[in-house]
Amino acid sequence: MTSTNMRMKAPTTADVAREAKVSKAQAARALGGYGAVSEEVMTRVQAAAERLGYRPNELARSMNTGRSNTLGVIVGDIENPHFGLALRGISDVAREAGYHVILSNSDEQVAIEQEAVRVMLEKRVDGIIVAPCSSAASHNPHLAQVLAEGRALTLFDRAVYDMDVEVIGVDFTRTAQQATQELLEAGHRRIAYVTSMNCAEPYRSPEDMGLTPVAQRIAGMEQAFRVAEVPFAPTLIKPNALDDAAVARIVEELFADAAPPTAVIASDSLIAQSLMREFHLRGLRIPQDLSFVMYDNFPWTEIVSPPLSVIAQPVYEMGCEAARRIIAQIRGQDPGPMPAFETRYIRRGSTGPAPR
Amino acid sequence: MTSTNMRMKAPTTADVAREAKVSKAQAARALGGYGAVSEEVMTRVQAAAERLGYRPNELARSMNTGRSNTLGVIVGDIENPHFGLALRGISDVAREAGYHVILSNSDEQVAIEQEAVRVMLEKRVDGIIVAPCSSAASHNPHLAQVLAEGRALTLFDRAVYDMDVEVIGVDFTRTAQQATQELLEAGHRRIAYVTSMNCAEPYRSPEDMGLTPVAQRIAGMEQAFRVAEVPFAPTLIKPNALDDAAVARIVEELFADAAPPTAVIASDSLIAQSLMREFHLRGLRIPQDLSFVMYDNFPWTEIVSPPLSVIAQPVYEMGCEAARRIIAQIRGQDPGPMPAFETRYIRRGSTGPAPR
DNA sequence: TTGAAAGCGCTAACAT
DNA sequence: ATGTTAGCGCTTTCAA
Repeated sequence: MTSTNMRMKAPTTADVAREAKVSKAQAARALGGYGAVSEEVMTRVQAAAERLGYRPNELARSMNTGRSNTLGVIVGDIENPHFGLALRGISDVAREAGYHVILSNSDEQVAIEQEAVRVMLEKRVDGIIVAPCSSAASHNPHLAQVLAEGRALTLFDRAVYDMDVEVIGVDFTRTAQQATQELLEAGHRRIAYVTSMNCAEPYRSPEDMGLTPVAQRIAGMEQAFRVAEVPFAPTLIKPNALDDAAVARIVEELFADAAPPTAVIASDSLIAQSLMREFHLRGLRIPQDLSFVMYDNFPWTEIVSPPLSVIAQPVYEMGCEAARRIIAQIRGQDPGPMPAFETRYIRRGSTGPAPR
Repeated sequence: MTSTNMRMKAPTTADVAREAKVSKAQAARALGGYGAVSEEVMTRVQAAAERLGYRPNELARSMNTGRSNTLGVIVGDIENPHFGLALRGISDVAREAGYHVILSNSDEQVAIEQEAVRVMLEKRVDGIIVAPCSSAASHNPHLAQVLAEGRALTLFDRAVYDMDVEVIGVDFTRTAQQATQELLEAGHRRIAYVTSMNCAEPYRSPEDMGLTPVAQRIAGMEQAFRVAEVPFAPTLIKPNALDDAAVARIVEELFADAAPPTAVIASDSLIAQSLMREFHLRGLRIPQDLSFVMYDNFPWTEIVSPPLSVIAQPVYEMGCEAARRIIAQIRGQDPGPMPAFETRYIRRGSTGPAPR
């Protein structure tokens, strides 16, 4: 900043070239780190660049290389620590590899997701990582478009019906079954599952849920019921828990029933918090009156009282892997085999025997 | 996608122009929505674009307009819900205004922050919102650089010494004083404050903390002590609580003392969780043995037991305002007066009378 | 209203 | 190793 010229425009390779008394091309080579440059010229150019306060224009660079070194990430809700953690993994790996991250929030709305994809494509991102909206029904031409335009695509958490792309996710079936089995063994017969997934109500069968983790979770539950030879009640599967009001309505429905649930499973931490507030309002004690399980093992679940039984998944590592794989894909390298992400059920104080 | 050509390259304005039988310039005008275009030509061009699956190249566009319609956001830790919420506010407003968000995580390290700024400047972002690293000492040439290159800059949460830029933040002094006063009135005499801020130990005076919220919080505490005419112990101010290990060390120090604290205030939710785990390990009951207050009012603080007394700040709204103001700044509009963000102390179950 | 042509700042191909 | 000359896909003069 010592000797910045009064000129308003930022110095370009041409300016540096003039200052260093070399050709524009040679200056560009030195600055861009490509081609052959003599040591002599290299130092002269660097000194000139320093003097002028030159800063490369990534836009111009991207324009003729075709690569922007940018990843687009579209998540349902940045506010949700689940995505916060995933994002952290993605951005750590991306930064390490020299990629930048453009972020978009879909609010779980397909229209916004589509718009975000469009914008990212126009910005010429090299690849997009998306946690697609959890609407089971719709097809996804906007995602197909990403591939059609030769950009890399990786799905996070959720697969979609109509395409064959890599998905970073875990298989919840086994762990969901295990958790349910433990609840069944503790005498629970009516176990509810509350999810934010958009879905026509009432829920009927896992197919309503598409290829989502939610479907796996329910499938695991059903399996446990089948094994235990206990009839499974689909009416206790409650989708559309999009906000506090929706959760309130769901709890209302659940406990208006002649045979209310004795155990409730929350699909994510936001829903869990909302549910617990409702339970508290109704004076339901955990685990005496109601057993409670939530997905995702966040630190606060250990310090609440009773500490929450949770189903843990390695969200940060999954974020890292998502970034690692899409970057490999972009570079045309082999991403290697997909690691098996482990989920596990951690029994803590929020689950207990069913009330008599 | 019905009639995509086999050509590998994406269609450009030139292709559309040829297809629509107009000049390149005219096609570009129609597509870009600028200049004068007859209705006749407009429809022909749009039809042609549709047929070809044309998609504007934002990079090229940015290159000659100089505006990229992009905001850079640098936060200390995306994983921290505080920033998650702020980010949500920023991205909601940005999207609404047609801006994209590039995200970077500084990990609270100045070197990474500087690198992030450099990269964003090279990407020609229109403005940068940064929650500067909480190192009180250092000057910030990299931030000054942002202004020097004519880009907008807004600080979030923290101000910096050596420059005059807008800061989105709250004044904690009053609320910190109020909370402290209540603790003093409840008989507490030794009140500790634990923060992740980088700072030479031991802490001596608020000046060590620079223009940060941390300084305000401590100043508020000191004020309350002064008013109550109780001597204030600087040794109970504990900076550098960067991770679980650091928190463990701090708790160790705090309770190795002959006169341990009877109340502890956590600077953020991550530290709070870490602290509570340590307290639990030591068998310290809250609030019987120890009163506890944390900054930020997150939903889970209501459902832990006892529910936590917190100091609330409108993080989401602050994120929105940060985006709103920097966009106004970019557009050369008047951002209007800075709203007064309110903080308040919410007394819940984690605070009580000091143990005898 | 339209078109031709000149850039934006860089990389890439081709000389030398 | 260096210089010359084209572009990349768009916006922007400047004429017509």
